[in-house]
Amino acid sequence: MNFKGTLPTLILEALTEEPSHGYLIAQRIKERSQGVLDFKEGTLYPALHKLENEGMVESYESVEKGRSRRHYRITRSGRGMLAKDRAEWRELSQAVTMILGEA
Amino acid sequence: MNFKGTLPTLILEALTEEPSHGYLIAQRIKERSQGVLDFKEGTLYPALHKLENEGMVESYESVEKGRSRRHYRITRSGRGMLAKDRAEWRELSQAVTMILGEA
DNA sequence: CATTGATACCTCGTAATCCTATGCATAGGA
DNA sequence: TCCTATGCATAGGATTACGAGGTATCAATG
Repeated sequence: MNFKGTLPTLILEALTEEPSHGYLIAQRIKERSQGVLDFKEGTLYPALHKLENEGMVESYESVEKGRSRRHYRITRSGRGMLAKDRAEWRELSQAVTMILGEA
Repeated sequence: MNFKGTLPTLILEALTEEPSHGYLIAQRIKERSQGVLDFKEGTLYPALHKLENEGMVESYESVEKGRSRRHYRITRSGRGMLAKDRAEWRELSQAVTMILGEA
């Protein structure tokens, strides 16, 4: 096991409430972590495409203010994956924190 | 920033009390995380060599029971790096946990 | 005595993840 | 008019980790 990237998990989490598009997802992650986490576009979009290929999110295009945006929605499988990832994160982070000391 | 591998940090942590050799370092990490973290040799040795190149650990050879072992000792720089890494881990893990929910 | 398992070290090829840089395009403000 | 923010996307490279393989010693088992 060991560490796995948290980006897919964070993306899925950002989509639980409502669908969103790539740019906004990245902003939400940054905001909600108070600027600590800041994934770049070159990282975000490939991750998003991969999640779509795997069936964890699905996308649809919409046009807002003359611009077309690709919105992503989490699927049932995606919610399942999120639950697993959450549990895994908890286990791994606790393990590392246990060793490094929490004080 | 975002996530960075925790292995170098865990190695340095394993060496704070006393010098050790590769195999034992891996075992300690596994034990102290109750089996959750389990880095393989193909991961551990390159990481150890890299830390030595960077001056974070230094090594010396010793012969025990007819077998030669390479022992690693953390350096002053290594302790500095450990302190920084610890702080970084705390910041990043708190950020992710904040988003994913700790419940 | 031979084989197996644990100890101990190491390298190579591959996969995954992320970054930087770059490209394209539109909208709004300086 | 130009710059910034928005919005999507790809290419190239670095880093990290894993699996598989190789070498060797020692103790226990058969």
